[in-house]
Amino acid sequence: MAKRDPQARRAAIVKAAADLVIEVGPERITHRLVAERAGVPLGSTTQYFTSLDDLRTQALQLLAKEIDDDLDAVRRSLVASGGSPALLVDRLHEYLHNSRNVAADVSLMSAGAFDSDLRELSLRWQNNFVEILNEYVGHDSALALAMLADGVVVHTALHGTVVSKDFLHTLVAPFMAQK
Amino acid sequence: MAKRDPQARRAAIVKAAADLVIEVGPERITHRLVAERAGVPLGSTTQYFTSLDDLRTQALQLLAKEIDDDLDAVRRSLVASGGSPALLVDRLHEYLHNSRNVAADVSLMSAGAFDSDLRELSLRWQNNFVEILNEYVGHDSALALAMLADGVVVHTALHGTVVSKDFLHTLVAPFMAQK
Amino acid sequence: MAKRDPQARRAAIVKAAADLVIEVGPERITHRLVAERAGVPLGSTTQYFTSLDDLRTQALQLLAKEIDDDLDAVRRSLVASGGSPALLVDRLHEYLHNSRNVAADVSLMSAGAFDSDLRELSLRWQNNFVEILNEYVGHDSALALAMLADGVVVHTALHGTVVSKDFLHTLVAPFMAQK
Amino acid sequence: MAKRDPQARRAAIVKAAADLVIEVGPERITHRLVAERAGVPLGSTTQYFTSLDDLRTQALQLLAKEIDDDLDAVRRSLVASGGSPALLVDRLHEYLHNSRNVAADVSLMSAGAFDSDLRELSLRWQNNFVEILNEYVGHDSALALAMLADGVVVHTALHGTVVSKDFLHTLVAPFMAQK
DNA sequence: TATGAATGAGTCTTCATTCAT
DNA sequence: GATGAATGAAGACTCATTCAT
Repeated sequence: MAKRDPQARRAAIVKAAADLVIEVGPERITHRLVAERAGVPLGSTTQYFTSLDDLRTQALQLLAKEIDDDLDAVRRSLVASGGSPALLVDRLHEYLHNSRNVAADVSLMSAGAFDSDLRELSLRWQNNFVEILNEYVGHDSALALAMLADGVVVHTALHGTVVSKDFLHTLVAPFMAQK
Repeated sequence: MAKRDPQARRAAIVKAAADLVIEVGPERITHRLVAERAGVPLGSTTQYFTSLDDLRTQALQLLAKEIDDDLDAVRRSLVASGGSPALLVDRLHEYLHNSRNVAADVSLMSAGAFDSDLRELSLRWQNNFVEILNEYVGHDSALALAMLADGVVVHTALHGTVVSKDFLHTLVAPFMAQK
Repeated sequence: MAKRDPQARRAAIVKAAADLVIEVGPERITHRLVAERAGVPLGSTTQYFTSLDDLRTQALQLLAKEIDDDLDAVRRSLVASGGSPALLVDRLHEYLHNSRNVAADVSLMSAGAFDSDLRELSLRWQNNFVEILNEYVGHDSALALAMLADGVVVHTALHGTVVSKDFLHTLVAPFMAQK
Repeated sequence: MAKRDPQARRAAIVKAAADLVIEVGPERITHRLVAERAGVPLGSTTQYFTSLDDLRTQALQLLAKEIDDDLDAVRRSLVASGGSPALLVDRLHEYLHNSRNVAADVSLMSAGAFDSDLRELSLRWQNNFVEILNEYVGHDSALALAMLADGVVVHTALHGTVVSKDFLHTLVAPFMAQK
């Protein structure tokens, strides 16, 4: 791990913490676990973060950011297609196949559910999703789609399998009638 | 607490653990916390359970059972009404207003998401829900409604507010076209 | 160390902590040091005390109590003699020869000097001393004698030797003119 | 802080350390605390001192020197007045009102009490005081006055208030009968 | 020379778990 | 069977100290 490069080291630690959050859940990370995963000495994990809570929060922020980026792809896709349901289904399907996304979503959900300080963070992707969809469908439909997405993500996380595109279409179609 | 009634004492401990799971999350309970809440000596919390994990699992099982019972009311309601969407919306609305239900659902989700041993438990209510609905709508619609319910529950947990009945109707209607 | 006798064990820990306070100073005790000295496992030193600060405070309280007891002997001595300076000198001399007393006094002083929560504790013996003397001399003289005593104690602690009885008499005499 | 003046930087660090010793006690200073207070980078606090102990010792030496300087004023005052008790009382009163002096004295006392390496340092002001007074009163009286001064200082530190000049006079007078 | 990144020893503290009573 | 004392493993966190840059 890049010595004498605080920027990189710090990022590596946050990355390792995020990976672990996804694997074992936000509540189960420890400094030792993160240090080992990041390949840095224990002391480094306390050097850059005021507390484990702080480190956890930053890990969750990284995950939220990754989701944001993925969502941006959805946005661009929708813009390019003029809001086609098929395109949304494609993107959603793709999104669900990335298990990191799914686990990240669930991590943010459960973190936000029991820690009000993290609530805003865990609502970010929903809000963004609603905002994006609002360009093409009414607000209620946008919200409905966001909730649907949440439900599908949870389902995916718990079942470990992704539903079919056809099924996704069934899900999404009723709320994608043009504005 | 019921000094000479092991059965009752055991139940009181599981109840206390379940309450705490809902409040602080499944990962944050401790023997001491549970003992204090249940009003029993520390030793009692280890007497009846092989480990803290065991106690947590039983607490989650209690929560799952409570949800089952609530779901049974939904079932009866649907049976009585012959599968009316309005009735489902009413029940759902009621369900969401019970914050214990919402927190219990989320607890089960996050527990199941990171512990495969608990996955079955956290899928139980969905499966039951699907089964119930399957009497009135096709399987896909039933699954869609279950996912929708999950999404609404998560939304409720994170926002701390319940959506309107009207909105719930918008959500549910497309999938409640008679079989 | 008496197993299964919390009272005794707790007392043994406080005693060990007090001994160490005297040896290394109030700021340098650690749980490990105390555990080793008391001959108990590390966990026992945290079992009975909410924090190291708590343990330190209780150790200082023990020392203060010991001094109180010694002071009581002085009181009885003065009462018996009707407030004779010679008797006071004798007792003071004796007191100073007990290096535990001296070190305890200094520990209380330095603890109180930098921690306002402990100030009252470190003033206790002075207040008691003044109260005792006030039976025989005016308040100003009593206070003067108390300050003198403090000064002699500090001197003894730093020099490691006790001044002569004659010198003590020189010190004390001017303030022992009968009330 | 004086980037290109090692001499000044070193002095600034010792000064900051001395200030902190007075505030939190000799045992509670850290490199980080001192660096922040002095406005210098962490590395500077280890650059000029072989260890934290070394830095602490130098801080205490600075405090001792400050007291020496104050004592010199007392000396000059006594010389000018030919050893008048009133003058000594005035100076003592002044000295006690300077809370830095009081805290410095107490710091030196408690440092010396538990670290024999520092004992000489903490005895310096007493020895000087005795030497000064010895010009005007016998050795025993000088020593008595020094002890009295110590006692008053401790009293001041713990009570946070300074006794009246009148009381100081009562204290000092018996030992200021001309040689 | 000056700096602050890096490290790991050591601290306090919590707590699951065991087990004597 | 019931209790809470006992223990030690493990965790978060601090910081003196070293040393690359």
